[in-house]
Amino acid sequence: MKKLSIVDIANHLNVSKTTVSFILNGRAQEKRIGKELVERVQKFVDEVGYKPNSLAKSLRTGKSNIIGLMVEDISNPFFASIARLIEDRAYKNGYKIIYCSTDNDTLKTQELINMFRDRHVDGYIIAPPEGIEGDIDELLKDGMPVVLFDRHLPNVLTDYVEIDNLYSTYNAARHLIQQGYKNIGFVTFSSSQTQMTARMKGYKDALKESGLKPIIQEIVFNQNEEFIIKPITTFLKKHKELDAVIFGTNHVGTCGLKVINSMGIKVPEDLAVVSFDDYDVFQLFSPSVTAIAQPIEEIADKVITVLLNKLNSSVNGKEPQAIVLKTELNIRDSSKMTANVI
Amino acid sequence: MKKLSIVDIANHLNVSKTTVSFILNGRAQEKRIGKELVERVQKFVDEVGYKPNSLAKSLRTGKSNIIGLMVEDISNPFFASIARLIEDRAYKNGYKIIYCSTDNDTLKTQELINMFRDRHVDGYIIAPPEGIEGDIDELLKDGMPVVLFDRHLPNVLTDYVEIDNLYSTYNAARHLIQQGYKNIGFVTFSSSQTQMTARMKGYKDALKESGLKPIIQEIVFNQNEEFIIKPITTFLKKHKELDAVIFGTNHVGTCGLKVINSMGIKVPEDLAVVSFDDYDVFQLFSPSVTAIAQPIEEIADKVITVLLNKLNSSVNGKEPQAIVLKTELNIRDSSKMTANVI
DNA sequence: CATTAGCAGTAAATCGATTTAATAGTGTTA
DNA sequence: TAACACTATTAAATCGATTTACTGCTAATG
Repeated sequence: MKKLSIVDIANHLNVSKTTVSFILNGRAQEKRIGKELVERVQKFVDEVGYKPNSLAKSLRTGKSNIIGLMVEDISNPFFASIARLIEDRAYKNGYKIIYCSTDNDTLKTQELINMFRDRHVDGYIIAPPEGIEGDIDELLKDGMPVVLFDRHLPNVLTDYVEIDNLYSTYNAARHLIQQGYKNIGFVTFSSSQTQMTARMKGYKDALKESGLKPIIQEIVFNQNEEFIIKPITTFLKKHKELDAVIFGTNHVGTCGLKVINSMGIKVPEDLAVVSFDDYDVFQLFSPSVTAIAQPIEEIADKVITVLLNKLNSSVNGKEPQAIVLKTELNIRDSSKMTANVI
Repeated sequence: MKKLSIVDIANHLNVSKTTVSFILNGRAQEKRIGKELVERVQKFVDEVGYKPNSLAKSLRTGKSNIIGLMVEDISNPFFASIARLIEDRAYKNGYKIIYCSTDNDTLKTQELINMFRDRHVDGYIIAPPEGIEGDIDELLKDGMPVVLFDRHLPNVLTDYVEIDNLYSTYNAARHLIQQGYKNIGFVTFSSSQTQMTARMKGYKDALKESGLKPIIQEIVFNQNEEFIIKPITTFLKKHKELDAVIFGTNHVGTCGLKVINSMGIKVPEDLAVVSFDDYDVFQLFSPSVTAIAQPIEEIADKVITVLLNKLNSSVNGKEPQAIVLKTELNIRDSSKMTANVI
């Protein structure tokens, strides 16, 4: 038995498909359709489990009930967790997610945006790479709801959700300084994205404030871990004076720990470590990696809330919101850990 | 300027939309349409960047160029990595992915399958929960291409890709036995899914072979880590005789390490640890967690290859393939690690 | 010379919904 | 009693493509 269409339903009940459509879309009262007819149709529809073809529906209405989610890399635990939470919320509100990874690649992202457009997604959630301003502006000009997250684009006027990056690294550096560390390094991806420049500034500000000299290593963004591990190795070998290091992203942090491990460096005796993002790796790395924890649930929550609001209110005029969330510095030091025996 | 439709193109060039459609679908020769007309149309289409509305196309052709991917949990690093790789391959072949997490929940999965059907996805990639056999059988009956992975359903006749689970744990246990460990535990999710029962059997077989007594802890599947950490804690406290433990999944493994950490147990002196799946956490946990590495690229590769084949060959009669891949036991012992100083 | 074949293309049907504009019947009002 | 409003429903247009089935036209064949 093939799928039933609205025509089949209409024929079987000897009414017009218009009537069926009105009833199914809850416009029976407004269109003053008889109460018993409504019931009769409703009953039959339930009975045969008819579901309108969503493609046809989308074609006619222009709405797809799909949200496009573009992250940097879906296999990165930060983005994977966010995606998972957004997915849940979206499904609960009748939306589906199509996601993709941009690799921070402008060209790839452009193609993906076109693909999403082509698919008529209703809204966009994007962790934007650099150079994508124009394409997003066009989306906005065409009235598409767009929410950025993890970073924003200074010249693009749309809602975004991010964390207080500057304070996060500032605070982390301050913490290290208070602990008495003098030679604090910062290893991060080389990038002019807002979140990265802010993290950099936070670090620099803290060091300047205490009259310490910044020791910085910037790494070209690359998915391939080798290209991250190598420069970190060189950096750590070159700067023997380092007694602490802050990693600017979870990926750099993970690679950094691999280097630290293979060089046999002791944490935190030889080198104190703070990384961005707090997840299993940092929690388990014994004895101690202090981590800057992003409020993942809250980020996902705000992102989807803002987007759903935009989708539901046809009014387009509201001032774009900039939501900035706080991070937490999860301090783990060895004294605590080792005291924790059975 | 709004989007152009095929009618606009046709009008502008004073040809019929049929002609345009034929040309755009590469059927110009077959339909013997004049060479210069073809060029004229092609040129204009390129010029204005016209792209056919994929919804309308899907509605007419019944193909959506979308693949539905159902994993257990997209935020699990194993599934996230697989998803990432599948995504890449799919996009390269002109397919998009809609993904979702099943949470191993039969009801949720049923709903999701319905949603995918409704969206007219062309093919399904599923890590199936228990109890979903009927729904998948129906998909198959309706001629939908379905590829299972990570596990299979014994009574469902369709292609699947998985690893040699039995041998994986057998081999891991053998390795521990050869190292001289006598009291080897196995901690895993309680499940009758094929991959889990096989892992269990591999462990038991190896122990039986050497006349050792199995020490097993099964945990009810739960996303919430607390419900995993608690029983592991109890288990480890109860079985002081344990000198080694194998964790049956990466999630259990990660939680296990958290317990081990907070109990102050030394690895591998007090307790040798082997976990399923090899990723950052296990590589970095110092000094040493031996891990069973799944060939992630190969799994993704096979899955998508099999599915694309099914999508491209209208022939439906082929015998379903069962692809079983080998894992690798990545042995890490402390002697190696500590020798590795600068 | 009627018929067939080949050419170059198109009009119209179709996919399955939503939505606009219309209709037929009844009651009410000026 | 003509005009109007109200009720309950529907025919037809529409979204934007693909695909089937045709149309003239010329040239060739028997």
